[in-house]
Amino acid sequence: MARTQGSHSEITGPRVREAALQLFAKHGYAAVSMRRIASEVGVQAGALYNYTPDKQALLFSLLRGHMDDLLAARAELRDAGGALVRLERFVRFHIAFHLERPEAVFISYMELRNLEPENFAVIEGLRREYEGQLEAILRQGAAEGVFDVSDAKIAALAVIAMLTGVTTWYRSGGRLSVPEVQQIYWTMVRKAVAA
Amino acid sequence: MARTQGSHSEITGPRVREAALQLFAKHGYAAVSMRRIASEVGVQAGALYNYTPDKQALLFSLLRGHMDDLLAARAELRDAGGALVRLERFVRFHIAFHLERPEAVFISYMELRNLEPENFAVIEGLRREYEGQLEAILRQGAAEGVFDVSDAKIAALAVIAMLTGVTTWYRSGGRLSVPEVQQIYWTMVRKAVAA
DNA sequence: GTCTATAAGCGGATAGAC
DNA sequence: GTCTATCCGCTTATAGAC
Repeated sequence: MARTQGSHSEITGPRVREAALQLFAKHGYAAVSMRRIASEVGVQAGALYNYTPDKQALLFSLLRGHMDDLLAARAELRDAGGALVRLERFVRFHIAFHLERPEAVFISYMELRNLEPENFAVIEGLRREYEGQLEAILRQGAAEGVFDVSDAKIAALAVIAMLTGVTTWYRSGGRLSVPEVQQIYWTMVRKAVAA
Repeated sequence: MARTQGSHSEITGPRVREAALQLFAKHGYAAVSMRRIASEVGVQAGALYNYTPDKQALLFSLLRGHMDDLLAARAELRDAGGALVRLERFVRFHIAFHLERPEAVFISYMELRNLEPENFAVIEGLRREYEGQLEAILRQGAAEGVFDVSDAKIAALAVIAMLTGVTTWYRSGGRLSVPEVQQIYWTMVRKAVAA
């Protein structure tokens, strides 16, 4: 059967999300218009509203998806053993995961303030859940006597800030490979929390 | 002599900058209108243009001022001696300086993408200058044999990311004082780069 | 130095045709 | 599912009165 006139693609939804991700990362949520996203996708602005009720829901969906992906990927990781190996796994995972999706990482941090309060609370909760996992590893290590951290919560935030910072300078095809970056950061983290 | 009707204040200029700083930090440059800044100051939007040629110049001026303050404050610091004491001074300075002006720190990082290319290049240059100072300290320490960093540039970026991260969680009047925070971070940094 | 008024255009979102 | 057309409020910036 013939399609209705404008039905050009079954995958417009994902393309809308991808275009929004790239544009929000590059210019910021508030600076990107729905018309611009539509233009990137190759449709008119009105068509976007088949895929999102409004602009805010589009932003929230991107951030929510990113945090869900992060926690799901982390949950798939083997996470048994002593604190030292658990920490090493966490560090290498965090770097690899974040370097694979720099745009999502960027907006998940930069656009938090553009979320409406209820949406913000959801993302914040997921973020704290992730931070809590690292904090638990550090506490285990302190109990085992292999780590020496005066404040596990602060140490967890400090380590995450350091690791996430790679996304600000890393360029694929640059001087360092991902495994090299992982090694450099793992060495620094290991020493920083060592007993 | 009587003033002309609307001349209510000699300090409107600084108040415009302060209002813009607070609002840009809270909502983002693109999300804040000139009308909103004017409303915060208590004038009409048109009056703002006595103090800035346009909105972009206002943003650039705030970022430029912050980076100039940072480099000037750092230049006033005694900076002689061995790499270990120089690094300790850098770490304590960085934390204290950044915790004193969280809004300026925030926008200096978040609003870079909203700078026009020439303005961006200026701020980026100042930022690199600051990073270069830490890198030089790390190189000195490596030469002295007191530090072991495989890549001084990466290590400098990692340390700065970790230190600047304090602004995302620190709240004045909270559980930890600034000196306590400085001590915790200095301990981690010292160990992370130690030979 | 500040005001009011206005220009000229872009913003998110919707209605209804196809 | 997409289009065109449109509502209407808000945007930056300027002009000219006081």
